[in-house]
Amino acid sequence: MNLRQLRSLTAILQQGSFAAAGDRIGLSHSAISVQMQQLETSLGVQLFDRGSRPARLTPEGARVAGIASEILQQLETIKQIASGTEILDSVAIGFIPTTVENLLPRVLEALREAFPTLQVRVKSGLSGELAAAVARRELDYALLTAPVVEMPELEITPIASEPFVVIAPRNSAGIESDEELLRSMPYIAFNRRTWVGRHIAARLQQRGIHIRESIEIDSLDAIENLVARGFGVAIVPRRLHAAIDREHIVQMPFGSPVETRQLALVQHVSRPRTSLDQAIKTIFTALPGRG
Amino acid sequence: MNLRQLRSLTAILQQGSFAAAGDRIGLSHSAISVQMQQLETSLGVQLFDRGSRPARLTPEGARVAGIASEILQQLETIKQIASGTEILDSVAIGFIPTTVENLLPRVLEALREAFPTLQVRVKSGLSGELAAAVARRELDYALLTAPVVEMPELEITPIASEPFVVIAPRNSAGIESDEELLRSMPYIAFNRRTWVGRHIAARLQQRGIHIRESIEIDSLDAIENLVARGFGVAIVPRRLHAAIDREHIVQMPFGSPVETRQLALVQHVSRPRTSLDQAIKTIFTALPGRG
DNA sequence: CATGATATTGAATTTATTTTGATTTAAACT
DNA sequence: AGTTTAAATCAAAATAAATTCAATATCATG
Repeated sequence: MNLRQLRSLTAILQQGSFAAAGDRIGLSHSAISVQMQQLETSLGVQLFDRGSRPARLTPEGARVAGIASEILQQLETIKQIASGTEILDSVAIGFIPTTVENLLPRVLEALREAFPTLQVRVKSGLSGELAAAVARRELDYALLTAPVVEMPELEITPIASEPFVVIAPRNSAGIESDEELLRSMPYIAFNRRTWVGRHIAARLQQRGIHIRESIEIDSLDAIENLVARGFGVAIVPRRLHAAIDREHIVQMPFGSPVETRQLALVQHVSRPRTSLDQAIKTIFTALPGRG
Repeated sequence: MNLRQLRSLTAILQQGSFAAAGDRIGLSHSAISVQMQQLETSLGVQLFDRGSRPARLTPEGARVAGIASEILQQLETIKQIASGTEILDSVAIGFIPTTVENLLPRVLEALREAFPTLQVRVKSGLSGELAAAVARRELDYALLTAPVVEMPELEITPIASEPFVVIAPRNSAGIESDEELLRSMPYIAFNRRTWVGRHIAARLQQRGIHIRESIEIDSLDAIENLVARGFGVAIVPRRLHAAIDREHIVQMPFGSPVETRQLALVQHVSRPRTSLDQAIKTIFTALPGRG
């Protein structure tokens, strides 16, 4: 498999025949034919249906051709980087799950306003995974909770600090201390594999609070829902732009001084400093303000 | 520029030196050296800083190397398609702007639940643009309003039908007909370049309703906001999963029978029928039900 | 400033790609 | 049907490219 073959393949996709593709990219018809045979043998799959006179792409062939043209587009990007005339037309951004529901739509909308043609790739995952993906350059940016493993190639911009709150059903109103509240009912835990889950568990242990654990879930929305229905108490970060169901839920700070989690934007140190980069940082740093 | 050069470049990125990269991919040190020189000449840019002994990537070099490794990943995808063991790890989905705020987060969340590692690319644009992108295979799916130009390569699945409603400030309550309501106040128009905007304008003209136009905006949220504050009346699609501000806004159907817009999911006919494809269709077709 | 690791250079060798021209096959036309 | 036209394939020769080898130059470290 090589680039010439892929170039020819996309030319065929666009022009409709081997001959026309050859004319377009300045090769003989047979060169194209040979290339496609080589490609087929190297991949071990039939790319064309030859029982038809302009040979037709098989479904596999069409898909391979589609990816081939994406590759050629990336090649163009490389050339643009080299010539310094780079046009940024896509970004890949990672979000931790707890931010997908509230923060992500705001970011997308703000980006669309500033760069209507921009294509955005979104990946959600735990902070550690996202940080690794940024380091590997699979993602351009990631919004995650701050205490990331030390990685010199990551640049970290703090975005917001979300306090942890103890939430309980309305009928528990009147209880004064967070500790008392936590002991008063079964405890609904957040997935311990996440930073938030571990952090909360550690603090509870440090403070010697033994909770009655009933369930462990990994969705903050689900937790708040259960609390609102009176199933128990929970500790959750008070998320930016997320409205809490004040009708059924009471909340109080967890700990004193109150525990918090830091939301931060990470990017690779070698990211280019373009207007897009500026805009993205502005959008993210403006997030807390709007709420 | 060719694939071997890109392969070597990413090996250097990962291994840290020409020599180590050569060892890793089974080439001599000098082959790597020559390749990188060729790459630099063909691109016309300095990829390495040679004034250092394991030669160091320049910022441009690092970015090119990053894209190179993406290309190699795509090559892997091609091989997987060929061998029939394809692992779908990313999809590109287009959304029209009016669905970004309400439908997109639901889709993302459902996708994450079903495929936690899936990477999603999101593009927003007008229906026509999105349809063209799907036809060009730049997008795998697009959620758009239905009357798309005829394209035989597009497969269209209806998702939902959103009725158009006339909305007005609460204090207009009591007016019986949509026409009367529209004449009673200044009219806030939706961007005429979009299908929705044109459709509404056409129907108004057909029915001989001459409205007092005050402003033209292209955000449905902004329009509803202005109406809630008493600036005028407007015609908008009643969007799936979007709550309307019933405290400040009254609504009534537009036209009789009521005008609607069709939301549809389009995909390329040659998309593979995988479990991911199934899941995506299920997620989209389930959207109306949940509201 | 010596030593070892690292990168470059040029000639020889090996490998790959393209062209040419003859041949086969499918589609279109009469 | 039979003929024409456009497409794709095949095999051999010609061309172009990539890799290795061995020698040389350069940096980094103690």
